[in-house]
Amino acid sequence: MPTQPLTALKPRKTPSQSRSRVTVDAIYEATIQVLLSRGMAGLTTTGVAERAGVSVGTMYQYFPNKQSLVYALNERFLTTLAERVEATCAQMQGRSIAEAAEALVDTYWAAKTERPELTRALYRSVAELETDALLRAFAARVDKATTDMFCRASDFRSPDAGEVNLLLTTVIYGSVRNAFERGLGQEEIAGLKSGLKAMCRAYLEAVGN
Amino acid sequence: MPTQPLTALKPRKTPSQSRSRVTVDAIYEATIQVLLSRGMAGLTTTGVAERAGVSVGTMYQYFPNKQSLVYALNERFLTTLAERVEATCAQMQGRSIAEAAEALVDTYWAAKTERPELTRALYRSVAELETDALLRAFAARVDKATTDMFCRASDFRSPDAGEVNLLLTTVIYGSVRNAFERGLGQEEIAGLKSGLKAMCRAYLEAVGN
Amino acid sequence: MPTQPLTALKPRKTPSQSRSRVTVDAIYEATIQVLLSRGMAGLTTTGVAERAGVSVGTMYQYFPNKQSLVYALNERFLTTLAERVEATCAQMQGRSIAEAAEALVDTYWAAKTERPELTRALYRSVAELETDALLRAFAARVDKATTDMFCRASDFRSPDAGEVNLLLTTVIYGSVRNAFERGLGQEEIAGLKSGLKAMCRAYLEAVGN
Amino acid sequence: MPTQPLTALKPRKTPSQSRSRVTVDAIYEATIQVLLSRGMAGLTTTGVAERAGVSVGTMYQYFPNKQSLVYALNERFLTTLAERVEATCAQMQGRSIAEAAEALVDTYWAAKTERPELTRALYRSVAELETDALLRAFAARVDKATTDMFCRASDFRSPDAGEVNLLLTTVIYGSVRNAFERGLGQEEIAGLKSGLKAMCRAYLEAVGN
DNA sequence: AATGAATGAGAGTTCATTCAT
DNA sequence: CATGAATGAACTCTCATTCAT
Repeated sequence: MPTQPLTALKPRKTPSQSRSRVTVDAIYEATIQVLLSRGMAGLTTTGVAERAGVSVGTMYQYFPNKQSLVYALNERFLTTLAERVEATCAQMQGRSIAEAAEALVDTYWAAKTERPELTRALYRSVAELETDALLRAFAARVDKATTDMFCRASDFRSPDAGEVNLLLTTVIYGSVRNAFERGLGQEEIAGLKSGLKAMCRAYLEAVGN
Repeated sequence: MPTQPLTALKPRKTPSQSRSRVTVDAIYEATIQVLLSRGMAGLTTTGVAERAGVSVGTMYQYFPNKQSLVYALNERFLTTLAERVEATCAQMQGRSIAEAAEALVDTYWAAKTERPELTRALYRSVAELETDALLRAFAARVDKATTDMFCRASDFRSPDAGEVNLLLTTVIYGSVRNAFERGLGQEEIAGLKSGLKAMCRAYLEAVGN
Repeated sequence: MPTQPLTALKPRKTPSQSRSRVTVDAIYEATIQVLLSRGMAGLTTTGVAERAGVSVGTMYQYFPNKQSLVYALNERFLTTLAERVEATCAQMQGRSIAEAAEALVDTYWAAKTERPELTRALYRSVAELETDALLRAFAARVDKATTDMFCRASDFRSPDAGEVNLLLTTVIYGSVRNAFERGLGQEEIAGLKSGLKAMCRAYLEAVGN
Repeated sequence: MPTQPLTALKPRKTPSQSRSRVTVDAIYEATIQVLLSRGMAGLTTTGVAERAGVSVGTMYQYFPNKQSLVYALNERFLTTLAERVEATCAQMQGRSIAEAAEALVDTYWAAKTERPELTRALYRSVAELETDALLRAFAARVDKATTDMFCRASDFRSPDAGEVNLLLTTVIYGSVRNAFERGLGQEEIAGLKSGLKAMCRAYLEAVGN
């Protein structure tokens, strides 16, 4: 898989005029629609343009290639997610680690659950993209926020904040994803979520926090 | 995403003759090679046939279409994985839940780590396939085994084995996948694995097992 | 190749105002720049407009279509070339045919060599254009001048001036072009030029001039 | 203009089977037809395939891209031309330089005039191709043959055969091309040809051959 | 008069699949 | 049975040209 230069995935022009803004938003939304209705394999440039009500040419003025469409979607989604996590982290400053962890579970879960179909589609879309860099950047950003939160927790005394952070975030993010992949009902989801929190709590108590 | 009839993904004939067996195996291996070297997008039928040293026509004798190649790969991999998990479950009969959980972590982790690149490739390949049914079948099979194991654990007293099982397996499988997605070093992986075990243990103790 | 009406290749308006003149000149120059840097295939209307620092719309005010850009370039170049040849012809009135021929070699060669890259680019551009009419007009104009010059040469006694003219000009123009197509060094070029002159002289002497 | 690797212009497979041979020949001929009827700009891959009576896919099995079609045409033509020149050179061994030069004029002229429209089309096609290498190779090959011929001429005494060769070939090849570009009648062509020969003869006599 | 966003026909190219040999 | 040449629908992307602002 040849690695593409990142620039090739970035939108071509930042829409400053209002007309452009509308166009770009329409394309974003159309990409989501097509992704949901026809899946990643059925996502064609003409299909997206048609759904967006613009010509292919117009679309290509804002997105240099097909990949950039999905890339932009992921970028948007991840940015929002990161902001939410950061907000939670800021809010949880000085609380106990357990409380912080539980809040993280809630925030992450909520963000992913808001548009479950989109979440699922994006999870899948990632597989075909050169999104490694994007994901890594996102992970770094979020890790920084959560590590900070854990460090400044009222009861923090672990020698290595990074280790705690890695464990908790891996378990939380991974569990959320896996929960998504099983087709679970409301009740099961609720049980899973509280179970996950309980696990985090129990672990932190056990290691002395 | 139009759902395809499952039969279209199954190999066309079960190779009984030894020559066929060799051919099919070559195709399997070639699919893996191409998947690893060129990624899912670079996986072409002619490419696989070439690598396998057979003609496209011959390949189509055994695999009805392109998807079936990757489908078969996943099926093989998941079957092996299921067998391993079942073996572990059988072996852990009568031990404590915590021990069982830890053994599950070890088995699952080991299976996924054996050919990390292939694991990664298959994780990704799933996104583009109609593998939901396959995955569900795998999940059901494995869940049965683990639930059984937990039920018959020496210290089992939870009213709902399914709930415990869902939580533990979701956390374990999810964490492993997430660990895979971060590019971690040996040391971090080791820490993560023992941390995951500790979490399971702590949780089980906390809920009275 | 459908023949286009010649009018479609002419600049739309003769720029009388000074601002327009500047704009048109900028476009001319930009066309050259792009032609040299990206070749005929890389010559796009937006590319030229950008380089010229004007909008596509403005460009289309002065040039009705893409072809007209290159057409105009050729026209300019050929006009200048014709003027130079005419000047030489005027200057050589009354001299011997051999001297006239040599002067023609010098003038033509110098004109083509002044901006060799541009010459090369224009030679190539012609292939893709409906420039036959333009070239014919140029040829007629120049032939008239040179035929005149030969007719009025001090030692002219050939029965058919047109024939002599056709031979000499064909050989001269053709040789210059061919010399351009081989990638020759300074020394070879000098040798070629003096050789060409010698040929003309020898021929004229041999036929009695 | 980025230089392309030469390999990209070479036919993909050498047709060994007779069916393939027919196909490839049909494509060659179709390329010529389209080139003549619609010009270089009107040469499309689908157009050629259609004219050849094959599918685009088939065409792409033998020619890796559009350029390679025209490239192959030029290659064929130039090879034939080179062979003819070489044959003439072999035949003219030991004759006088003047006779050799005249024979060269005849051969070259005849080869170019055989299919005048094709010659014209190929002259033009060259402009848009990365044929520099091809042309250089052809020039080197032909120059070698003609230089040899001149060296071994019965009356050869010039100190530098290369110089004589360069002059004569440049004048001959250039004149032929220029003659092609003017739309000349039979009579003028005949006059031009004999004039060109006379020039060569006169020159050689003048310099002592 | 100038702008440049929008257009969309149409280009080149790929590749899963078939079927005559 | 095996082969691999042939197919052609479908895809991505370009760019000359227009016209509302």
